[in-house]
Amino acid sequence: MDHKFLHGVPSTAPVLDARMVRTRAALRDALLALLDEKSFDDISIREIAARSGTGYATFFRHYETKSALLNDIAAAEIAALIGLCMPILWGADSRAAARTLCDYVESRSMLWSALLTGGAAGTMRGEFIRQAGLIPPGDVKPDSWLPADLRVVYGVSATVEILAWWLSRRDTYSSEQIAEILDRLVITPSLTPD
Amino acid sequence: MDHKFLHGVPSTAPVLDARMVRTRAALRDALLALLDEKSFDDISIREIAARSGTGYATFFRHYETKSALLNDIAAAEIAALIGLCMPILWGADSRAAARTLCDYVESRSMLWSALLTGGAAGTMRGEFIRQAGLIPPGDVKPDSWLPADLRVVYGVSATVEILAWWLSRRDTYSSEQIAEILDRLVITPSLTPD
Amino acid sequence: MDHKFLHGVPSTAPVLDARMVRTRAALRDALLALLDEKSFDDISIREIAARSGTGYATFFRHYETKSALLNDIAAAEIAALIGLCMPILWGADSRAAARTLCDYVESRSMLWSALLTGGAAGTMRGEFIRQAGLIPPGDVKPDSWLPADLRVVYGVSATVEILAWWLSRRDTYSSEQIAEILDRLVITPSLTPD
Amino acid sequence: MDHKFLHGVPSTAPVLDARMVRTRAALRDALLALLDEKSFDDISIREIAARSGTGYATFFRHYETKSALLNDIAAAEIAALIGLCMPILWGADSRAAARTLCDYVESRSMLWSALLTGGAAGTMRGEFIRQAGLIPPGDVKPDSWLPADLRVVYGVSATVEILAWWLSRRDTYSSEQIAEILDRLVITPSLTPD
DNA sequence: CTCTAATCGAGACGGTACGTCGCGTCTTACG
DNA sequence: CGTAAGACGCGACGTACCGTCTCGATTAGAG
Repeated sequence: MDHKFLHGVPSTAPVLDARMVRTRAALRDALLALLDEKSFDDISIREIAARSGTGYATFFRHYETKSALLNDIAAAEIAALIGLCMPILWGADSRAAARTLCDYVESRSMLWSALLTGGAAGTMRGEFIRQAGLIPPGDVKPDSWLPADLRVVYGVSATVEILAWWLSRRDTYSSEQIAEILDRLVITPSLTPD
Repeated sequence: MDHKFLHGVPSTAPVLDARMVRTRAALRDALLALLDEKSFDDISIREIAARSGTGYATFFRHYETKSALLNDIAAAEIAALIGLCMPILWGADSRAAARTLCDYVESRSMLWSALLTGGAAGTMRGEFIRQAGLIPPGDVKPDSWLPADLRVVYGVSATVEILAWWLSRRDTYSSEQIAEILDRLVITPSLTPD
Repeated sequence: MDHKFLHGVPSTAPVLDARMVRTRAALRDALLALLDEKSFDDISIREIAARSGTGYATFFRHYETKSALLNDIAAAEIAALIGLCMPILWGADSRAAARTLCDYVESRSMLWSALLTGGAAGTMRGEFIRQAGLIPPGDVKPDSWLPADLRVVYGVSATVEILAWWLSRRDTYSSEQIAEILDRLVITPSLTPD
Repeated sequence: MDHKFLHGVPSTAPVLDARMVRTRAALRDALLALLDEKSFDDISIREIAARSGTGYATFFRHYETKSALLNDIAAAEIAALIGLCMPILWGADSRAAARTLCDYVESRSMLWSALLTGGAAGTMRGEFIRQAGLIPPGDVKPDSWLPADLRVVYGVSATVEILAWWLSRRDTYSSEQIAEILDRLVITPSLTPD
């Protein structure tokens, strides 16, 4: 069985063959390169394989789906982002958290542009919601006017939407301006108690 | 040329052949019927044609794309929704506008579930934004902290997101609850002046 | 359903689309051309499609299998051969029948070389046996020392074998010599009564 | 180089490692077991390796081809058969030779069924012809009406054909009946002088 | 009774053909 | 003579098997 260790928690990764590491990296890089050129939906698995210099069938030895590959890329990036912002948010400084988030995205704007554009956004958002849902809920009252799971879905969707809009208008707005918008439009309203 | 009248504004539609009217209605009904069964992406043009009782090639005589057909359906529905809500919103009663919107969606929940689920949501949102962008901007100051086009994109996206979340949890929340959420989370924050 | 009329009796062919006639002819010609170059097993469906100038998927619109295409070619050829030989054989002149058979094969030796060489021979023999089995059994006693179906299988197999051997040694033996061998080795022994 | 001793004459085999002997036996047994279940062509090398309990690559350490493995099995069996029949045939008792042959085949009918059915028959016949061709030609006149190499090809092919037909109709005809058929149909005609 | 090299299992890899599907175009036959 | 049916070229899909290759981990047989 080829996919034995594909879907487990990466931290327990039981010594992957060096070739597999190389191949996966090649696949990831190829997808990112292609995302700079065209939308996710317009990229075929054949193209990714060709670009990565691996065989077509090899793709399926590592990922079940085009989206699965994207997820692999996205998961790490999203985890980094969340790890960066949440501590600040827990410190109750929502504006600083928003600022940190925007700065991070701006510093890797090429990547995030690719990830939030085209058909990739859906997968990204899904992974985003998944990771956000895993965050311990803090001291929010359970029966708030805003259901907890909607808070997550809404927060992620609105954030992603605003970032996508920002990234599509490169160099028009500063990280600071977007952070303010994000804070006033998304974070503060969704944290307001009854 | 076959597609003479496909892409004009429907209001100026220069006398549609009765057969074309019938065929288009059949295609629309077929798509809606299929949307009750499976996601938009999983529906093929061949299926729509077969279900509608028309020939496969006939589809292309009326619509360039599967999305174009969906748009045809969505446009009318969205226009109705906007026509319903905006007057109230201009009357500055945002809560009442939200309530009207939610009631309308609830009254046609099957249709809206189909439209906001699966791959259809993207097309829907696009048409929504298009129509929302056509609304005269009112007396909003141009250099607000919130750029006008982002206000539209954000308002539509957030609304669509919340509605989709609501519709996917049928019978858990009342129209009134969602209206409150919508008002507090989306409308009020985005209308707050500096 | 595409294959509606693929497997019926060709004589009742219910008006085939002119394009289908053209496409099938192209496929048949392509296979024959390729059989001149390499063995049947070494020819891929992709090759046949490419050579014939048709699309790959189009092949399957006409034939379920590579062998089915070969059968289409073989059936007509075999029918002609049987139609030629059997009357003479029923006239009890086995040597003349053998001679007619060998002459016919020699006159189309390129085609028959292709058909009896490589993996094609198996399909050929199958169709040959099928058609030979349909011939009314004549006045042979049912409980002969030689079972009727074995007579058919053996007669065809031995004949095919000898012809294949002959065709692979082009220009070494005359049609007349092979006819004598065929008569003495196959026909006469299998017609000998108890 | 791995294949050092694969293709030499086995009699000179320079001390095979005990492991190699075991592995080859396992491969042979696996193929035979699979031949009881499905046709030779439908058996993949991967299947043979899995069934034999050896690694996939190990197959290629011992045999270049699926057919090569089959040949290995067939060669011994055919040699035994020939060793049994030829002495009797040289004693000019063709009927007894035929009888011996049929009895031997019947006593190992499972094996021979497998060998003469499916795609294996071609390889079998090839090896059969090869070994039969090595037999010293006896006192047959060179310029007989029947060329010597055709006599071999024909004799083997016809015999194989009749045996295959027999084995596919298990328990319908006795070894004695088939021996008579074989004698009258194949051996006697091909030994008749001018 | 070691030690060293052959042999093994496992399976990743680049290829390539398979048969299916949906696309959008273009040809046909029929009413 | 226009229109509905559907054949067509195209190309991606995911699967299977090919034969090659690189790994350790046994495990035999020579010393």
